[in-house]
Amino acid sequence: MAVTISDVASAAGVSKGAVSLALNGQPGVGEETRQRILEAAKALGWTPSLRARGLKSSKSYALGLVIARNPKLLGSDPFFPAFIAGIETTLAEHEYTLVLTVATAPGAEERAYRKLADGGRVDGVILTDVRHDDSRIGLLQDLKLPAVTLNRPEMPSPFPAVCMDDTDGITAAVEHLIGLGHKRIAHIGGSQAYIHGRSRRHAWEAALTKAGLQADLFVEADFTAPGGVAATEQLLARQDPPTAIVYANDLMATAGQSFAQARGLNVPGDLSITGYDNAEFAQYLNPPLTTIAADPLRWGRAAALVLLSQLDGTHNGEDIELAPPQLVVRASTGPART
Amino acid sequence: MAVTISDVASAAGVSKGAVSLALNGQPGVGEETRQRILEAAKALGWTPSLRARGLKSSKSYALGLVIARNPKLLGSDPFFPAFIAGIETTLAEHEYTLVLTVATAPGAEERAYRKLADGGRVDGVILTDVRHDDSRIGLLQDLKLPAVTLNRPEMPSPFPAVCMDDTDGITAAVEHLIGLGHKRIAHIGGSQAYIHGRSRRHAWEAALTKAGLQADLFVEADFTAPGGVAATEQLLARQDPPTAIVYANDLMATAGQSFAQARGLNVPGDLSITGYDNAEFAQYLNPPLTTIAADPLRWGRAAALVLLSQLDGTHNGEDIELAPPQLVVRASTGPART
DNA sequence: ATCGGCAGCTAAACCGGTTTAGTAATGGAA
DNA sequence: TTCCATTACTAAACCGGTTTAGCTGCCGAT
Repeated sequence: MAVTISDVASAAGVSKGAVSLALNGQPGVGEETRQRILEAAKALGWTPSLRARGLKSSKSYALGLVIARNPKLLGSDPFFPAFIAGIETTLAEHEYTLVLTVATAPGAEERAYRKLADGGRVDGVILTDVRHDDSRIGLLQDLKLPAVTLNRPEMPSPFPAVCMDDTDGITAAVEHLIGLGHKRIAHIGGSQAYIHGRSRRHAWEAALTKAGLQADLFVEADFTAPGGVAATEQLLARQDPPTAIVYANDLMATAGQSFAQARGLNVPGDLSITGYDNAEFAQYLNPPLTTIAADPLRWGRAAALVLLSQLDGTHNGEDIELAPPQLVVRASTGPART
Repeated sequence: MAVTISDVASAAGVSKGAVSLALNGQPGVGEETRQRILEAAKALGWTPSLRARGLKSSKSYALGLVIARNPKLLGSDPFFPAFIAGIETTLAEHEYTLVLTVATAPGAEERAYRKLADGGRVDGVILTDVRHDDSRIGLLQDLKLPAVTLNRPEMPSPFPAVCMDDTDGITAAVEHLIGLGHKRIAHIGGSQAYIHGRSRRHAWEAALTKAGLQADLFVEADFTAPGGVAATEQLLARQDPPTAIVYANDLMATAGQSFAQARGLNVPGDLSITGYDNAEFAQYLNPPLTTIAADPLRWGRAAALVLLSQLDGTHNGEDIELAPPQLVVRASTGPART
């Protein structure tokens, strides 16, 4: 970046101001001069420094994303890569980049948001994995950092939300199982600290209640494979074990299915299983996993778009509602044993 | 960021320069004054603007990572999340952040690097998935963007490399299979455009040759699940099908294993299978997958460290060699059928 | 008594852009 | 012919830091 606006200015025989006007398509320079300036800029290979531009405009031209997850778990989560790719499809068309932070240690999350806010590293952040009583929304207000949340928090939040309702998918899964004759349908949920952990549980409960079945087979797990195994073991040890289990994600479902098979159970003969996420590997299991396919790419794209429009003041303040995830029926679900 | 250095200066009754000196621990201010300034800064909640600081120092305090992969595939790849988490563990201790770009469309990759270089958005980049005749290393030299590569490119490269040799792991896998009595050991490789696709193939070849076996059962695939299925089908259709297949990653191994089982083959009774990556789901397959465990977290940490030391001029120019990946034996490999 | 040197601080230049105020030239209307 | 408006441009201020040059007051050495 040795070449600056002054170099271009003197090369074109004009002042710095004229170069700036020409570059940004502002009126104030003649068409002929504008062309001469643009050619000089091209010849010198000049691109304006974002730092200098941002200094004047108080913008950083970057969005932030903080992921607070165990890296080991993250590696099997199909959500974030696709979500991030979605963000990128939006940013590719806007002079913005994404600053990503992975916060593993406890307390690292808040530090991460502060780090992004402090020097003005980002102009806004996208909040994923919203929790029940999420301290981040207060924090971000303190830091005066604009944000978008994935789904609407249960607490009051000044930030627009981009929503994808997971209720429908879980409802469809439960109804699918009921249609197959299952009466004892369990749910192994993710952490209930997350609002998506809760909403999936509530959807499962509601669907069972609506069908006149009891919603008593719930175990809270943590979205990890070992957690899924432990929860599955706990359910299968009951006197009245379930004939079907609705898992809150594919990783737990995979681990649970494997565990049940190792116990000598046939899937789906003895136990039907559903997941959530439609991970790439899910269709290559034995049997292939019935699961719920969200569209994280679209979610990321929409979230970035809303945040950007929020930043330039063109957002109308309303939440966005995206098309809900769909049930994908494969071979891990079958008729209930009679 | 309404509060600036001038506010702090007037609050402490000193000049801007004194505040700067005090903040950065430079000599030139008395101890008493320094304390007064720091207190004023704390009271006002002032943190210096990175933009302004960077304008003077010509630094952005950010590193870049461009991932050129299909998002769908990315979602099942355990490498990048852990690798990124590793980068973060280093950056957390150094006033740097990570700018991530996912380039999906062809041609988007070069645009991504240009976008990072142009406005001076990052001070350096980490190059992953190095290819055989990688155009990026020339590009980065043109852009004058410092870099670190993962493993040493086959072509001349001015950038330091952080290496993790995948040879040992593959060799160990092949020797493990030979020890189990296998004679016909195939390899389903990733794209040979990648140097890690090539090195894995060469390691497989070398191990077989060393044992006096023929290395004729190779199929090039693309690291994807459908690709793994197609390659597996091709191998199993041969007149002399393999009794063991060494896959270049877990996703292809998973898909291949599932395909073989659907064909009625017993794993490992009829066919032994090994993967690469040690994805979280790999141990929850049926049977659990024998695979090769790398340490992407450590790799990311080391890569970021080398790049940072390169940026501040303290790097000695030598490549770093990390501990090689290890074979993890599980139940997808067993004695050869006789 | 005078001078040199140093500690402690301020003023101002500087980084590379954007933006505002101001100037010169041109054209049209009165 | 005079005056005003408009166009095309320049000079300079500005963003918020860092850094250099310079100033002041005090000390010890000559």
